[in-house]
Amino acid sequence: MTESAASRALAPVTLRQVAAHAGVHPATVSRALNPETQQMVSADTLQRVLAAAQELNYRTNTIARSLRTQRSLTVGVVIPDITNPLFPRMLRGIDDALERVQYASLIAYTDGRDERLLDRFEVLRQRGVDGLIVATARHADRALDSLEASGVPVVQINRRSQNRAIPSVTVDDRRGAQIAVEHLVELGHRRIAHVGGPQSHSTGRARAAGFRAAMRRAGLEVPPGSVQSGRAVTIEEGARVCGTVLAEHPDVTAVVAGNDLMALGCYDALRAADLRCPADVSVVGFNDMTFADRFDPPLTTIHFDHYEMGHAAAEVLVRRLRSASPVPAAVRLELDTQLVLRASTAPPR
Amino acid sequence: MTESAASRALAPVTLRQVAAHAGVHPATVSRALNPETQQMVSADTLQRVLAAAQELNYRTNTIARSLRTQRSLTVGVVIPDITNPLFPRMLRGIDDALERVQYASLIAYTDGRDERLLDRFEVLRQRGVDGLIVATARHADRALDSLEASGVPVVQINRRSQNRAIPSVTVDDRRGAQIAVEHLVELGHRRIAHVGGPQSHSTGRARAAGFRAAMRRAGLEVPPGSVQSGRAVTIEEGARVCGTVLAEHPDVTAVVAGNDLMALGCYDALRAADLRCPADVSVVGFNDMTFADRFDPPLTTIHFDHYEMGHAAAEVLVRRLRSASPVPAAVRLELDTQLVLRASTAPPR
DNA sequence: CGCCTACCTGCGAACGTTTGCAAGCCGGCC
DNA sequence: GGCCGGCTTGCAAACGTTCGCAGGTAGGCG
Repeated sequence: MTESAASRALAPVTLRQVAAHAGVHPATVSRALNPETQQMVSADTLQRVLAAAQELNYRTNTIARSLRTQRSLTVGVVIPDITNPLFPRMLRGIDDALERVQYASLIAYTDGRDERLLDRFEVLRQRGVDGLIVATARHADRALDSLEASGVPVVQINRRSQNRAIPSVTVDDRRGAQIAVEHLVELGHRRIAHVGGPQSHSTGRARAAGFRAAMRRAGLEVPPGSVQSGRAVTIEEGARVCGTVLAEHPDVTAVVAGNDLMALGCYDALRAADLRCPADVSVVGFNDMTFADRFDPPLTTIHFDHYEMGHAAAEVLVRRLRSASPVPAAVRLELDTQLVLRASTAPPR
Repeated sequence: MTESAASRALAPVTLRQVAAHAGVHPATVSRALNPETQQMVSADTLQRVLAAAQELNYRTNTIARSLRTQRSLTVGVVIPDITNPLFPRMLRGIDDALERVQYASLIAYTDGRDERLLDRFEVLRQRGVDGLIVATARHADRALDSLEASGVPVVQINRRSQNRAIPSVTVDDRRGAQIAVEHLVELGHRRIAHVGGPQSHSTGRARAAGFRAAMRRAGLEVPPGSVQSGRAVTIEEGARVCGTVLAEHPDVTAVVAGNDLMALGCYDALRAADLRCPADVSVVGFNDMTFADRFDPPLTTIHFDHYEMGHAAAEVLVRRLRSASPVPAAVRLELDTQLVLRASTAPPR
């Protein structure tokens, strides 16, 4: 072993070397190793090539292949912030789906700063991503439109813009919020508030709409100020908005939060107002994020399958990447939700 | 706009096109755009090239560059499971450090199944990663040794193997466990147990060692069976091991858990034994993972900076990748720990 | 026995960069 | 005025694949 081999990475085996070893042309090796073209080569040489490749421990150089084929088998995943416990499972679902078809993912973070999207997109594009999964959609998302216009296939996940041409995998937010309200109504609550997320997000909108619809259906009033929305889906905003709502409507006995993080903020606001949950005020979250069952009190929330959401989105994207047809019918998947009963809700006093 | 342009990604601008536009040779454009070689080209043509690149909105094709330079500016990150709330912040620290130097990361999951490491490594290698950050090290890790032997620079994070030649960024686990014990002793506890992680992990070992050392220093006994270790760092294993410990030593008034997940398991075991935390038994965790402050009770735990750990590991790796010297002195960074006082610890009855 | 076809393989260019080498040009110095 | 050296640029080969094209061989059929 030479010194350089010991200290530096030993050069990987190339197609050419396998070809020499098997006594054939590199192109033949390429064909033999690619399932798509394998039937072009005779059984005899196929064996020889396979044996040679095995013996030399050949691995195809993805970079060279990508350059030649103009496809990187890589997709970009744009999320606001991996710290939000919603995303790890989603990412895992994405990667598992991608792994099955030899794709990989490159993650980019926007930190909720939407202007970062186009910036991060540029570097993803430079790295040759074949498509994009975007979890940062806003209702009127010009950036998303321009992505789509640039010709890179996009799939939206969790949230979606009003541009119906862009496929999306979301949950039935409207229905989820309805279920939350129905649960509270069933417990006997009548003065219910909504501490919602930003109305620039499809989730914030749909959940607020669902809340209103369910209240109406239950014959309950929604006085002004009992439905408010935060500027972000964070604990802090949940606390702030919940505080305002409580100030304006001290008589509410239950609140439907925009998501679990905001529900935690509600916990804080209630504590600050010397109210107990669920004894004085019930709280319902949305998402059933990791550890929702461990909070104090354990959070009653609207559950959906984060992993499945990621998995489905990745599958939609891959299908889109592989289909020759330029414009497949835009898919808009909506995952089911279900109520998870824990200890943050109880009958009103 | 032609139909194909509308339906497919419009072909990105190439170096050649910029060259034509600026009236120079492609090589000159390459030199002008690369900071390393920029001083080779005259101020005059530099301006022309820059203008042309700007005008055409040129982006360098990373794949082509990688093929030519044999460096992908990509590193692999191998973690057991992104669902463990320890990792998101760590990943973020890694990516932020990488982003500053134009690197990107590719994530791989082992799910604690160590045999997956080499398998996933193969695909990372195929994708041309320049180096690896590995969070799955075991005490005697043959796989890790073989990675290092294959010539791909590796940095260990969070855990480390006994192979001192491989750089690592970990926490001072020993000291952390000591601090935990000291805190409990100060509260007045004397019968303290340790519900530890696997002894095949450096973290499990060092924390157990720190526990023993601190007990000895405090003049306290460590009867057999009061220090046990689980097969994995999970809630379930925490519950199981804590159950056994409690059965053998019903008189313990405090337990130091191997990490926060195991601490949650301890909560479960205590509840199952009709014991209250901290009234009957105090619990200290390790890691201060997300939401540790939200548990019931809020978890007293040993804190360290997950983000910083990722950041530091990425910097070590990048430095290693950029240095020409084949074997830089192996760095073994150890981050500081500190006690975060919450509500899971209290004086013994 | 000859021709056509089908099957297999080789050839070489191309994907978009980077980089060693050489050439051209200009200025300065003897 | 000639030569030398430095600065700037162009040339062309490479990085490791894939793929259109063509050629060669063998087999079948008339």
